[in-house]
Amino acid sequence: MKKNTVPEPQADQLVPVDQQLCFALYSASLAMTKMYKPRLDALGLTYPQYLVMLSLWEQDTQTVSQIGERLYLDSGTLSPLLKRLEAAGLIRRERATADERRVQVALTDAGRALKTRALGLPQHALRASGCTLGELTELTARLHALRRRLAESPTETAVQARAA
Amino acid sequence: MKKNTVPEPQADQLVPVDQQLCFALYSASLAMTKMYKPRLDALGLTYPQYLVMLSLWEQDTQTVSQIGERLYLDSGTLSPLLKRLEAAGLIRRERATADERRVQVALTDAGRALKTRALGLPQHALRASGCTLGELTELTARLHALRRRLAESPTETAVQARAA
DNA sequence: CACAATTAAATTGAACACAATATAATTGCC
DNA sequence: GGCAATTATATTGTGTTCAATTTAATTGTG
Repeated sequence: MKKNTVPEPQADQLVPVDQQLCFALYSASLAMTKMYKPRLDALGLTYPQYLVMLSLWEQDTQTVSQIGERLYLDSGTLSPLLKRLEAAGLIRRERATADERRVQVALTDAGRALKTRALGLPQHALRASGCTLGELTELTARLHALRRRLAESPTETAVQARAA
Repeated sequence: MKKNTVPEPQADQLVPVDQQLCFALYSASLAMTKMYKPRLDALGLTYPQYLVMLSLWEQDTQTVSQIGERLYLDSGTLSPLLKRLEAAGLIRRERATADERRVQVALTDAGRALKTRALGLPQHALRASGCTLGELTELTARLHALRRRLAESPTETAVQARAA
């Protein structure tokens, strides 16, 4: 039969966009953010800001780099985002006294208080995903594994450097 | 044993960010885009621009809406992006004569020629993903199914409208 | 101890995403 | 045919992302 067999992608044939993993990932990620939006609007957070708050609710007082390592985001993204969270009164930013290059990010009372209102979001997401808990857990693990392998993929410059 | 059992998310307990599907999806999607970047740089394309070109290589001459429906993007994203592709000489944009509200997007010779240089990307992505072809196909299908369910999830305003 | 190399954040500039709004063309309905 | 509703695209404003650069502080080495 071999009905739904997908051919190995060749360098001489176009793979339809909706058969490409990158696009499925990209569009699913955007759809997820849109699904969250009305609930996050009610909390006054954007989706990346929500991730930062999640990280701080798990562990209060982290440096910008620590948040970045956990969320895979760099200072170019985090610096302006953290300023907005500070302007919203949810966090405080303070230069560390021991090493003044570091900026310690800590929750304010309002930031801690917001946690309560955010606790229902994962359950809502589970329902919206239409997955069982087991499917969701397995998909999450697979996506983390994929992210790790993609991040380890040699860059163009690394390839060129090795050739030189 | 029940070693790796994940508890149903409760409304009174924090779910760690790295156990949440939304974050796995978000970070994997960003990692995928970063993995593509050096190769797309060589073609002079950004990742969303690449998606538009893929769509046009599959079917030349589409309206802005048709591209948007295929890629799940709206005119706010596509209008400026298409202008950049036009400025790069890869596409032409022309108002349809039959219905002047519509804008027909068509490949130029340069746009068609670029296809050849992009054909190797899916194979490269397959290798970088570290998946077998079967795993990649299944993950792609699951992500499309997830996107569909998330997009069907009732919005906050729809919930409010129904209550009224 | 001087000072080059490294590290941590912030800044800059380009390009998305997307909600909300605006503009212009077309359709439906009397 | 007139005109309100709809449709297609563009524009605006806010907030990411990220590469590249900058600034400031710290570390390592002679």
